[in-house]
Amino acid sequence: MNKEQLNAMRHSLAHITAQAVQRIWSGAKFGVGPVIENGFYYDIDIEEVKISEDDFSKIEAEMRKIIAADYLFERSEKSIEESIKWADEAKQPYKTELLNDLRRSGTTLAKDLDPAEMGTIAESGSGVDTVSFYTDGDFTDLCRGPHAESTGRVGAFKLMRVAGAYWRGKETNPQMQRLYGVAFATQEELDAHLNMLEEAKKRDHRKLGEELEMFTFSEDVGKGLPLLMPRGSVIKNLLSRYMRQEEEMNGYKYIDTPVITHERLYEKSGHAKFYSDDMFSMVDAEGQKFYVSPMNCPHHHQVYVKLVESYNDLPLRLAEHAGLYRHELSGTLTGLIRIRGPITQNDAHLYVTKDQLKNEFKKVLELFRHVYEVMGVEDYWYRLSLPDFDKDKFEGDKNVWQESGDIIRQAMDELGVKYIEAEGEAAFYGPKVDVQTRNVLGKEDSIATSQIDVLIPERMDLAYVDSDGNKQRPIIIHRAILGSIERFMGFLLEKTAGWLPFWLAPEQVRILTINETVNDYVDEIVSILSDIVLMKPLKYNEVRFTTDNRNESLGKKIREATAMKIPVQLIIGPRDKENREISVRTQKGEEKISLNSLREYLEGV
RNA sequence: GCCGCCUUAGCUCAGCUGGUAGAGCGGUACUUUCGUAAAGUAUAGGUCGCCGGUUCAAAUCCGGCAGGCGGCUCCA
Repeated sequence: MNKEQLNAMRHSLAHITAQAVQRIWSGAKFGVGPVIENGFYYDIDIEEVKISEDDFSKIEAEMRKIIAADYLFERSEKSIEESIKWADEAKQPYKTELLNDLRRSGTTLAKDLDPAEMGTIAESGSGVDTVSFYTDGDFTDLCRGPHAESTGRVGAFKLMRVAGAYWRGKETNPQMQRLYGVAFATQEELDAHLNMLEEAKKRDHRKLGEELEMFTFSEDVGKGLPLLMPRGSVIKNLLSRYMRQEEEMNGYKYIDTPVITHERLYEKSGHAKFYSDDMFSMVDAEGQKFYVSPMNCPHHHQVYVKLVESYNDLPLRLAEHAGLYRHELSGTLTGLIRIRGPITQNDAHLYVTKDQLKNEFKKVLELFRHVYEVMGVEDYWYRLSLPDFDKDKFEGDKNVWQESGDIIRQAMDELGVKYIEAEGEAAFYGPKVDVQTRNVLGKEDSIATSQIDVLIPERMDLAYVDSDGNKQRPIIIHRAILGSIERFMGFLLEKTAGWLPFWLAPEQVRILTINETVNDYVDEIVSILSDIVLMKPLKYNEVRFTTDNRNESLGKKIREATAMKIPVQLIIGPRDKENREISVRTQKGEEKISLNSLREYLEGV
């Protein structure tokens, strides 16, 4: 079965879902029912009725009846006038709305419609004259098609969940009930998909984070405000130290700036205007208003002003690991992936001349590549976001936007990196490059970003004197490689299923004793481990280890150490002591090493 | 923020149509000194998320709040 056939099948199932719902609740009003990754949904509005997951068996049973009846999907056409009449008579106001948009503009895509016109009545228009309908048995729906031949040919499906969704994605519109289903050509493929979802649940970073004692939440502290426990704090610290090490080797200077900031600064930077809903704020006892910093770009610009006089001072690369706070909508918070704070951006701003831009941007991309290689991030690509010059509102000089977009493109081409372009996704101050990857569920996710800022230097009056003695504006490259360190931790946990690389494991080594007779030998091992300093990839890193000499069986000690995903377990019994050996247990298996080779062994893990 | 679902011991969960709380794991004590994923016995843990209502009686029914989960980008 090819992609088109699969989509037709999934779309047919969307119709069948609506048909079943209509048989059960005759007053149901329908929105749209498109194909999505792995399945379909249908937006439904039933007055007085809230569909719950308990209703799924009933709906699915009705769907099976429709499938068993094997109705043909029959296409027909109507003029737009007739169609609107049909929708009115059928009491399908959402369809009427769609038809009006089709008549006026020839599309129903929200992004292509003028928001002021969308959904309004159109007496005439330059859109379409006729539209198509599909009928299967007792159900007819406005639809572009195509469909499966008949309702009997729709493969294997399962209704998954029902969720609220605003009509056409707008918060001011009524909220509909969106019924989600997954569908595949065969039962085997469906089962494989459901199985994959089960497996993904096991590596959910929220679950792993609690199990591995890395972080937790407290309702008294507040939602979206994680508490890193000792093990989580170790990881955060290591990631932060590692990035600082790499960046300092690449000429970055670290600075530290305050968590709260007077509103003046954010007014100058434009954040107060564009970003105020996302900022926490407070008023002090003297009536002055402060924001809790959601980003430290403006602060860095303040430092720039103090450090830069002439082109000889450029490029200037300022970096910081500050704890930032952002007021994300409460419903969007998830684990460490989306938090309110502290968000430790692995942030840096590079102030460059126009001549330096391309080369500096290439160095940024090379640093990305190096860091991801060390972190074991493999499947990623870049997404170049430019404004849609025809439609988007963007501030500043169009030529500068275009020019800097071209320079980014050249830099990526010259390095041969993989990227796609996306119009209309740019930040308000310049074009940007996002690093995209897939999460365990196969969904696309942004892990980091690099933006060019063509607007702020003007607005914040950042300047330098060039070799001819003229005042010039610098260009700013704003970049984060790990994104936020908290978020990256979550990403790594899911990617590795909790088995972090050795250098990042909060507890790298655990000594498990068999009985008390080996205590003196264990002391010897402990003193050796205490002296070992590992050098890769983070320099001067002491070995993090503990000893489990409790009065428990070896089996239990192994079980617990493995549950905590301790990468290296050293098992010490009388025989090891006698031979001056160590039994090493890792995910790969068991082996014996001599006491003398312990340091060498750990350097190689 | 909005919609739906969920919240019982440290953890995982049971508790039917209201009669006032249970298991396994974990914890603790004692016994056991043990070679690659759970030793044995005993024992202590809970204002059933919080606040209010209905009732002779609420973990259970109703309302509000808080927290968690899924979604709100995919467009006839």
